[in-house]
Amino acid sequence: MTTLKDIAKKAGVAPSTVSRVINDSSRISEKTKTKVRKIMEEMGYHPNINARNLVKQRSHNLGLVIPYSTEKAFADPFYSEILRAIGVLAHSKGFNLLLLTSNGEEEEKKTVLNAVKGKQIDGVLLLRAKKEDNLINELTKINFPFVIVGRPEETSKYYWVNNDNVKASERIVDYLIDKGHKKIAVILGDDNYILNEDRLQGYVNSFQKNNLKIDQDLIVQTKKIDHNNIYILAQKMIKDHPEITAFYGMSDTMAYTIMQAMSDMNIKIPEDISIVGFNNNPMSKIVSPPLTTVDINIYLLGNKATELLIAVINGQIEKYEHTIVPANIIERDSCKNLN
Amino acid sequence: MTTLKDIAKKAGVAPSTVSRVINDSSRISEKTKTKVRKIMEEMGYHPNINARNLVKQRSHNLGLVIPYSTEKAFADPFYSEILRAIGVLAHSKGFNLLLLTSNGEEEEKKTVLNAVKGKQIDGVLLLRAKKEDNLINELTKINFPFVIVGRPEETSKYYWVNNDNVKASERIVDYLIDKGHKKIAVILGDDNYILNEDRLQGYVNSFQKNNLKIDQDLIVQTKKIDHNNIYILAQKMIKDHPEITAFYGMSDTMAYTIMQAMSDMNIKIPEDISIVGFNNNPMSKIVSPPLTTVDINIYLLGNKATELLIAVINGQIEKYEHTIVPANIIERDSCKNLN
DNA sequence: CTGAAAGCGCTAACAG
DNA sequence: CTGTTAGCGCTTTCAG
Repeated sequence: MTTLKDIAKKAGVAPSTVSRVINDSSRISEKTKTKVRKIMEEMGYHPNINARNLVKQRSHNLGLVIPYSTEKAFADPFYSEILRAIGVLAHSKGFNLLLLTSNGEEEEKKTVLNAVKGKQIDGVLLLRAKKEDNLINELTKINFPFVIVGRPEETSKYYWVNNDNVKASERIVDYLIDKGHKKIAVILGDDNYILNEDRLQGYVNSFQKNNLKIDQDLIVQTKKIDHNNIYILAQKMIKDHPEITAFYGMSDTMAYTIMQAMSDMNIKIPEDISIVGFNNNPMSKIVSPPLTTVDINIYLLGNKATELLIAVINGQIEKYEHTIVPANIIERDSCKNLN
Repeated sequence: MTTLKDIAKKAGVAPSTVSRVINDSSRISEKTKTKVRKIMEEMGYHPNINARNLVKQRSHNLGLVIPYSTEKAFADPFYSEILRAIGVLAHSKGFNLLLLTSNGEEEEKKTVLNAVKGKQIDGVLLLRAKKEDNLINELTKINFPFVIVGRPEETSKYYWVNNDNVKASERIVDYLIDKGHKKIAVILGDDNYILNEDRLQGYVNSFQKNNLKIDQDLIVQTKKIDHNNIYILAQKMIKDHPEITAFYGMSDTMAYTIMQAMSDMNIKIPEDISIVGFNNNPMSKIVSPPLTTVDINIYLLGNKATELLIAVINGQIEKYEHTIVPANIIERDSCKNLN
């Protein structure tokens, strides 16, 4: 393994000079630079990043925290898409991504704090926003840069980037109501995730604004958002409440499952029942019928979050900031006009 | 920042002792261990990983090389799923994942070699197998551990894990032929990727075995595998060759696009045309009609690859090895029996 | 079972 | 514009 010292020796200069060449210091003559660079090239030199990180106390890595039921997490195209956005931006700014996986709350905290205190990462991107998040408390305590993708409970205490879930949700429900739907079933995930709370809020807002009565029986919240459970749930709901004219799924993947559950009961979409989703997965334009949904601009979300994090790391931001990424309704063919 | 020395001082022991406690050396008395551990806990100590890596010359990170058109890469659920598998196994063995993103061949090489020679990663997982791969040449030259997910051109010179693409492809074509199909159109991606070559080979094998004539016009290879291009291509093929009775898409996502292209021309699946895919994406059971495809066991693929890589890193493997992960046909409702 | 000391490869004053 | 030197925080001989 050839080191900086070897280069220095071969070039007949001091180690510090080589170091300066590596960092392209302006205080080194072009002549020495080219000479040293040539030798580095010849000897196939690459700086040892651990050594550099050790002294600089900076790693140029971003830690990525993905919900710990990785099992489920990656099943949703949301994560692929946001990873892509994050990857592209991080890379353009000279950062690599360290995926911090885990199998539970405690372990997640441990993994992340190890990387943080071990100076393996310069900042953390939290791809989820939940209540009573121990991790963000710890991170805050030690004043470590992190950005939440989603809305934290206390909105003024953190850096975060989010969709306007409440308003977007309100608008998609408005859309259904405009089409004459009054009995709209909604299936939500774990209410410990703020996203579900916000989207439900939008639903409620829309109903109130339109002077419609909310039927609590049509609002179902479940921690188990896997295919099978949602499938059963959807079928049970329609059986128990044949008055339902539309389903609102908290995500497109959930909507697909609902679609299948209906089809299998010979309930036609959109003739017999209307369905809307949320997220605008790439697949949603391909399923049949193509799904009306909310485009939450995942790419922009990841992009902005990463940009913000890097700015925070570089100390370019003074006070807590957040960005709301716009969402818009994508109208396709999964809803019927009842009017 | 509290360091190992601080702990040593507070505990009244030598730094080396603390280090041994951290690494749970058997040569330290339980008594000192508990004493030191207690103090570490109290002071919120976490070892500096860069320092450790520097002296150990080992990082416990695996480098993940994803095809550089990240743009496309992440669009395919294949990557989510394999990332999940890799994440789970890596984590269980105490490794983290460093995502190495880039925007082109040269840059990819640079990024990876920097991480490698910079001792930031202990091994590399290549999530693609292509011909004339400069990167694997470099890695081989410096004898750095890496595992290819896919089949390299020279099968006996590397560690790799793959599906039996040739045979699986042959079987899915057999399946179509058994159902009476003789004019089977196939759309393939870039022939620089060995996977496409192998799957085409399977197609050819099946035709030959069944004494059927191969019509070159029905085999289309394209570097542009985005939705729009495939859509246009599929429609053009069926227009030019109305004798086609089945489409074989090189991946499920491609098959979805073909399905849509057909639907939009009012060609019914499977009544008018049969379609098969490859990969068995989670979505394939939900699209309509549910897609007949080949399950390539992505999870196992990622799992085995990671396991192999870690074994190689740990020097537990002596000579080049490879694993073939089995694939099996998932029969659903996208094919018609012509007999 | 524990301690002393050298050093991993790099950067950053400080000096010149 | 360049060199000298002292660490960054840890592990690892080698002694004892």
